[in-house]
Amino acid sequence: MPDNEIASIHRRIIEWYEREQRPLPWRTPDCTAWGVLLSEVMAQQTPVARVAPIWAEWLDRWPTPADLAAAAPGEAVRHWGRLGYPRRALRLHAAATAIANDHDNVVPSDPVQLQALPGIGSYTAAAVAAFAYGVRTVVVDTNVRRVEARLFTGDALAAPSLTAAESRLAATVLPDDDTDAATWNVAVMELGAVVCTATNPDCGACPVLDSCAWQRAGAPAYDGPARKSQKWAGTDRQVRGKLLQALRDAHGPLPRAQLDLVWSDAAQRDRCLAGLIEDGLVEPLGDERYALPS
DNA sequence: GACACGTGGCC
DNA sequence: TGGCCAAGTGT
Repeated sequence: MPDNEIASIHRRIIEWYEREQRPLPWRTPDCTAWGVLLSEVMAQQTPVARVAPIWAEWLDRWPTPADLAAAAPGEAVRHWGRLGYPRRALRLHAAATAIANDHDNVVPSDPVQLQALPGIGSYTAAAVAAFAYGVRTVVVDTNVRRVEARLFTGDALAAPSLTAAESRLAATVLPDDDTDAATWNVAVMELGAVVCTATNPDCGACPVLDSCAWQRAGAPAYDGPARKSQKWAGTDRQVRGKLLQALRDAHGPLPRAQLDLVWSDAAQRDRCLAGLIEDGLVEPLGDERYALPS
């Protein structure tokens, strides 16, 4: 693709973003890097609409990493509520502790330092550096992968997991200018989130429709490897969720007999409780009672 | 690279 | 109705 067309795509997507972006609370100028970090971890595999209220509550309760670090990890798990994947709450607590102890309570701006923190992988490290500090870095999430697969490659959807080719492509199309790169990163994600969606994309609202390789190819259906669907009913994940929900809802330790009520299959229940303890999400008190970690 | 890991909304 | 999907990470 010629340089001038790339430049045109940059301009149209950035202008679209300036015009159409959703007013998410962590995008306001006064949002701290800690607020950005919280929002990114909470939004991992979780729709932003469900994140917003929990994010506000957390930031109000724990305005800086040191505030969260001073709380019991179980409090983080409790206030995680029903966001899902509660290990994220535990890792956020551990990350806050590391930031408070090793980084003078300041969220790092270096993606390498960020990625060394618990629960922060390659995507989140790049996102925090880019969104909180304006660092020119390649941010690649599921939205970016889908938008770029369609726009530049002509595929209906990205591969099931991030490929080296996708990372290279994302790096290649990142604007050179720091300010443009910063806006581009958030703008492509936003385009994927609200227009170039996985199912039923709103192509009529797309600012780069006439540059879209997928559109030019006649919008063919996805023909890559099948994505395997996640089972839920009856799985350990459901049981773990029920056990943890019981402990969140009880505002103190729970006797074993109480936990036994949440699932009838004793063997599966025991295995899941042991797993939660192993993961540090539940603490056995040694007297047949269990609690969120202190 | 495959797999485990929560939860709820949507069509 | 139920499969699909949502700002992924760690093992």
